[in-house]
Amino acid sequence: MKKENSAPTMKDVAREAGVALGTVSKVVNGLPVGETYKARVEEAIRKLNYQVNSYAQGLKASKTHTVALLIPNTLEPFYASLVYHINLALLKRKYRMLLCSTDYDSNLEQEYVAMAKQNKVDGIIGLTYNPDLIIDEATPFIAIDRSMGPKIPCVTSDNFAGGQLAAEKLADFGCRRVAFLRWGSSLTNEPNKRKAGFENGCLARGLSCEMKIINDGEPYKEFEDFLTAHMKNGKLDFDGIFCVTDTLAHDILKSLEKLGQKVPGDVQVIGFDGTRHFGNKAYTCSTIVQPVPEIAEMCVELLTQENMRARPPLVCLPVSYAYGGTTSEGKDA
Amino acid sequence: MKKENSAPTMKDVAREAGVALGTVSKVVNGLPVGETYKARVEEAIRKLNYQVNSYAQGLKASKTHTVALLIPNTLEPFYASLVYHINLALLKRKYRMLLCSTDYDSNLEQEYVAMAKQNKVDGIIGLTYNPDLIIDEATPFIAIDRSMGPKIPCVTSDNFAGGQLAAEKLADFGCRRVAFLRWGSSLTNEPNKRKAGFENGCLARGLSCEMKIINDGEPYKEFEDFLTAHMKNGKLDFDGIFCVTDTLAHDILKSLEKLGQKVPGDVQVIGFDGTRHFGNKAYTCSTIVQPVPEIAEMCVELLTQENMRARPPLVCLPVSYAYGGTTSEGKDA
DNA sequence: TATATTTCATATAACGTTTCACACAAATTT
DNA sequence: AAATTTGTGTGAAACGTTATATGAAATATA
Repeated sequence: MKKENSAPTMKDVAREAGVALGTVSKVVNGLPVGETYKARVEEAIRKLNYQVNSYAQGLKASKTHTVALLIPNTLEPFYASLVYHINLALLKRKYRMLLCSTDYDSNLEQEYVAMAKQNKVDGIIGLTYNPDLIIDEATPFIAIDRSMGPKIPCVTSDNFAGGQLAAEKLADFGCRRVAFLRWGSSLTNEPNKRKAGFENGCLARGLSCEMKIINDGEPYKEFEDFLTAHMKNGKLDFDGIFCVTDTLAHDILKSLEKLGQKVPGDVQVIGFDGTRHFGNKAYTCSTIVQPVPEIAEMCVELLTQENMRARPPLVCLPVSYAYGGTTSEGKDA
Repeated sequence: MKKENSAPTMKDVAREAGVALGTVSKVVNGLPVGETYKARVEEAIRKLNYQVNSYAQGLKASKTHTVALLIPNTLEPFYASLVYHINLALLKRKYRMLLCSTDYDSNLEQEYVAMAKQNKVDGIIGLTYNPDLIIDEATPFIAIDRSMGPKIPCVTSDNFAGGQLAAEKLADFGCRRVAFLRWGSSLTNEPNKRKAGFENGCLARGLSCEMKIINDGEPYKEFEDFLTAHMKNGKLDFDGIFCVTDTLAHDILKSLEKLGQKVPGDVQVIGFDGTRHFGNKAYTCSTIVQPVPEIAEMCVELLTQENMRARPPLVCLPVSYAYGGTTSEGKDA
């Protein structure tokens, strides 16, 4: 007699269907089984409402159908969006997600990697900042926005092209003297290429361009001081600003308002990310849009695909420009 | 000889320390073990860098140290914030989080509950919308913002008090004719009490108050039409608006701008949630702040506490008011 | 001193899967 | 018609834990 309260096991299904344990396992895992047997087992599964115990499965087999996602937090819109779309992509493949919010903490990142290994996750997707992160070869790892060696695929937007695009758009919309604003990162990650792309674009279109990179201090204040220093007779030195992220762009917009600068009349602003924060509403600033759904899909696909051998070391996905009210859209200067 | 690539097991530790398997288990689980033995085992654990296999653990024991979080998405700031703080609270207790993004889909919610059960999670925290959600008694469940019966604790902000507070603040800041805006929800959940609280507050302070509740259609457009209908000679009928969420408040602010209304000069706006979207920057609208860290902590505490017996059916946590530029802060009207 | 009690490490049996050698029957070959 | 191959369901072993019964010391009781 079966205990009342416990979930049915394969053994129960086998008894109900009058077949062997191994046969049930095969049916559950989609391995070849004779038609009659298969039908009997499936009937029994339905009748008992059987579900595999993933812990037993994880113990015996190597597959746990679980992926760990390492991400600094879920608050920043870009990260939140990644979490959302990666979750979706995993769901589609019946994978589960173990969320590891790292808060940019190197130790925590490393701990989570250990934990992921201990938990025998099938793989890890990580947007990490620990330059010395040790990942054991056994657990597949997909990096986002950071190249971690030839064996570890990195999925990212085409940041260089994004920078170029921003320069081109500003040029198209009549800017002549532009600035690039970003906060520092000692880490050599992919998003850093936005600067090079922007420089390249400015050069190609003959824009004069000033770079301002904050490494420490209060970024918000530092940038405001920078802008203030570039005011001449109540007018800003620049007619276009490219911000490394939308988050920064929103800060800058506030500073510009304080300084009495009209956007996009006096100065145009382009951000980067294109994550809409409030429902599916319009963009709140003109921006270079990262293809987050595609990035998510690619990460999950690389992690779950059959052939893990020949994985590309770097996957760059195309970005696009979106209007969000802070550019003048072709009204010539 | 041990296989090169596989992680050390308890058996390895036992051999290394020269003790029995069960002894290692006791040390790992903090059960009483003689001092000398304990020291030997701990030394071996360190030497081999042993970590328990949580799948074996989950199979045998009932504790999996994993909690499932059911939440509509990770994009809405309030949800993103909940995910973040619940993750933190779980981390503190060395629990893991299985993230289940439901997209308001009733079937998906039910599926995730089944999956959580199958995965033997220690408990579920759920902000769900399926009115018929079936949760089996065996898996502890903590509901956020929705009362699901006496046996299931519900953690929420004091929504009624929040509504009252909004009314009081608007009254304090000189408003006389105010409106409450919200979209419909057939579900009787806790946030619905914001309306009653606001009505109550308006009554107490003698504010005339109009309720506008959208049930279907495009909310953004519906509300704009509502506001437009209340324009008289280029002036809005109201001098104060309470929006059921900050997200809505931001929409309304845009509509007001379109209608040429100055905020907070012509009309003051208060939202609800108080989740800062961009880093830790200032609030972007005046709002009633939900104590998200405390809500998260309470959910996790209720789920992980020793004594699961006498759990409160409803926990209401206090809200507060925060200035965000869309109210006139005591400059009397 | 002999017996009863306590203490505590040990060994063994689950937990619910997957895997794999095995057996048995049917189909094919010689 | 006998021998071989092929196909396919079976049942036991193993995965790494935890829990429980066991038994050997050590201590207390008579």
